[in-house]
Amino acid sequence: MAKLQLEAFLPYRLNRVAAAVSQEFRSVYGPHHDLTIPEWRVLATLGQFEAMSAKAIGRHSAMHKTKVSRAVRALEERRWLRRRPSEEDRREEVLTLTVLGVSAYRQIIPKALAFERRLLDLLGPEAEFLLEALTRLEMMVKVAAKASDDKS
Amino acid sequence: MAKLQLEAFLPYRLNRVAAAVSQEFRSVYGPHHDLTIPEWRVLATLGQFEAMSAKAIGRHSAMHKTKVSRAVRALEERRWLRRRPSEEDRREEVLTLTVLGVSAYRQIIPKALAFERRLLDLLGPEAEFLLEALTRLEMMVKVAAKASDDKS
DNA sequence: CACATTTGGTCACAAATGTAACTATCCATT
DNA sequence: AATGGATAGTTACATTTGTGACCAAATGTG
Repeated sequence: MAKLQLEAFLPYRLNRVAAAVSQEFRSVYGPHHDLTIPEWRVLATLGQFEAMSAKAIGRHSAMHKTKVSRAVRALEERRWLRRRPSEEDRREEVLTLTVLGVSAYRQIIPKALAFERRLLDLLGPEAEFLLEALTRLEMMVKVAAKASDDKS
Repeated sequence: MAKLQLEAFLPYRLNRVAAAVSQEFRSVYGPHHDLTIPEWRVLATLGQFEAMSAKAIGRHSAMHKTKVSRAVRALEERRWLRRRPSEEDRREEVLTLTVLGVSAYRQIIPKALAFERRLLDLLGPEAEFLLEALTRLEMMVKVAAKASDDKS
């Protein structure tokens, strides 16, 4: 009977690794700042792009819009970000980090980079292949799913 | 000011790719069988190992024990698996797939393998590096987190 | 200009997940 | 054998996440 080695199955492997990395990464910024993952993503996105709408954050970081909405509110209540109505389109709000938010961002970024550097160093030269492969993987998943679905 | 390119940041990349792959993979078995991810994992684990305790399934597939408990009950109600008390240890139950469960497993496995094969083919020879890197990554995450935590 | 349709964002509700407490059993020590 | 600590599994509860309805503003169409 045909069997599947689950522990060697790519989707399963990816999930395990991603969860483990996220989990450990959270232990880098979590204890000091008590941020959830969605909050961290909003912070990181705004830190990188300075001003952005909630919609754009969601698109860029692949988060559901309610998730973004909640993270934004949480950060706002913490006074880490501010919103102001957009001039061009009054449905949307322009989000920016406050001084407090920028300061938190500045504290976390070096830790995040150090964590990543450590991972990449431990991986060695293969790291480049990994990053390459992840990029290609993401681009082709949808194609692969459609194709194997057609065949069934 | 130091910035982080979120879209190039390893933990973030892993999450996006893993989510995308899981999502697309679900479209392979979901429409035909209406399984949740935890249910699929229990099914796949039992299909591979024939008989196993809930605890062992959780350990092997990295799922929380309540998640396993619920998936097991769902599959039991669907008559896809059966439980019987263990002889050696009466706290645990031995889980096995029923004929119905095996039949579903047999239907899904080829699709799963085809999906994976397609991904690996599209990746080409690099695929091996990816699998290698994932393995190493999983082994060393905890070390990397601890180390970068010490430094902070 | 009206009208329908789309879009950014929020909210109420439902589903999924984690946490902690609990039961029953096992095992070690006395 | 009796007691105390660990372990498998379930359940109740809290937290997180997704879904669908909704509002207000934008855009498109006649």
